[in-house]
Amino acid sequence: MAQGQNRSEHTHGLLFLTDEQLRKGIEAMFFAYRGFTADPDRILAEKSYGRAHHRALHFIQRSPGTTVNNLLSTLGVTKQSLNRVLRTLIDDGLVLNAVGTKDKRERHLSLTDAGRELEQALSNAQRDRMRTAYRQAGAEAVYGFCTVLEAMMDPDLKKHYDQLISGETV
Amino acid sequence: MAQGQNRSEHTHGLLFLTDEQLRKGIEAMFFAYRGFTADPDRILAEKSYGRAHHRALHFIQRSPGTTVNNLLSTLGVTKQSLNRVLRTLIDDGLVLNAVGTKDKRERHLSLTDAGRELEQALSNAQRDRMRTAYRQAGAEAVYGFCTVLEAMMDPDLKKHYDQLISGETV
DNA sequence: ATAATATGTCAGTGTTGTTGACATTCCAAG
DNA sequence: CTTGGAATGTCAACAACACTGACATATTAT
Repeated sequence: MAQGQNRSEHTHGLLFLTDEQLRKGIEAMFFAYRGFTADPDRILAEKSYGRAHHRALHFIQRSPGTTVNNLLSTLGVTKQSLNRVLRTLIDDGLVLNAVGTKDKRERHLSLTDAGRELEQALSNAQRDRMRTAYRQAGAEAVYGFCTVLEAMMDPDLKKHYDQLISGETV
Repeated sequence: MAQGQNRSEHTHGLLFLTDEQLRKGIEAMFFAYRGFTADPDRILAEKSYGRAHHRALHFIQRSPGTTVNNLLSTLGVTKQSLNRVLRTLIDDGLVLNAVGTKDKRERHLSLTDAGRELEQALSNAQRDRMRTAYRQAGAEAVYGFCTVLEAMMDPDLKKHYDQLISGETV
């Protein structure tokens, strides 16, 4: 076999990619995402919540005081779908729903102590796996990992991502 | 602020990772996975199929002649769930269901021409995005990407992944 | 013969997404 | 001040896709 035929390499500045290499990445995404959600899923199952609840808790924790509309566009679901989830979280005392001070139509969402507690438990489980994977792979791999993921996002979703990330190291 | 406080670095051979760095990875996974499935989802919606159909087509294409049991453990769903999907694919003439030659209890699954056609359309859409992301990120990033994803998988799922990947460059 | 395996199927349930319709509340423009 | 539109909440119906449990049927292994 010819050298480099099955390897990534630069040809005229362009990465040479076989279908098999791309398939490998596709399958890696599939299997890795399962691992990515496995640990929180176990905790959620105990409390009879689902992934949708986790996502809501996560992004409310991330942007306390965010509005429903904002959360809707971040999560990319319909308001009816989100409302069902928020309803249970509010009724269960995990999320606070405060009428806006400036614009009283808006509702500002935040976590209660109980909400923070559950969110922490879920996040810790997910971060533990992430940390292990990162350490196993090394710093350079982590950098590449994030770079490819960012390049894979839809531009609209990337805006939300950038917005969340930008507030980090202020 | 102290130098390197917010950066990945090696400390006594261990990667130093802040919660924010880990959160960034978690959010990157979330948003990237949405992009990852967006293109096939559009094609599937036209034919009133779902992601479950895509996954079945993908892994049957990947391992032609595979058995139902094998596919079940790869996908990690119940046989009832898989059966619903396979039933429609077989009835629609996309998948063949052949009685085993050695063991007649087994059913060997493969794609028909029509099945291959749809699987190709789905794969092409997904690979196009993957290829663009890979080229944008560069070869080193791609290597890191795969390394982290592999480290994130559950050991049981990783076996399936390794098995699929190993047959690639034979 | 009997047990185990591989598959298929029926019925019921739950989560999470969708559309469509409609009410309420509030801001802003005329 | 009225009217239009925006933000939110809620009701109902529906679909995809996962689950459990139970049961039937072939086939193979013991």
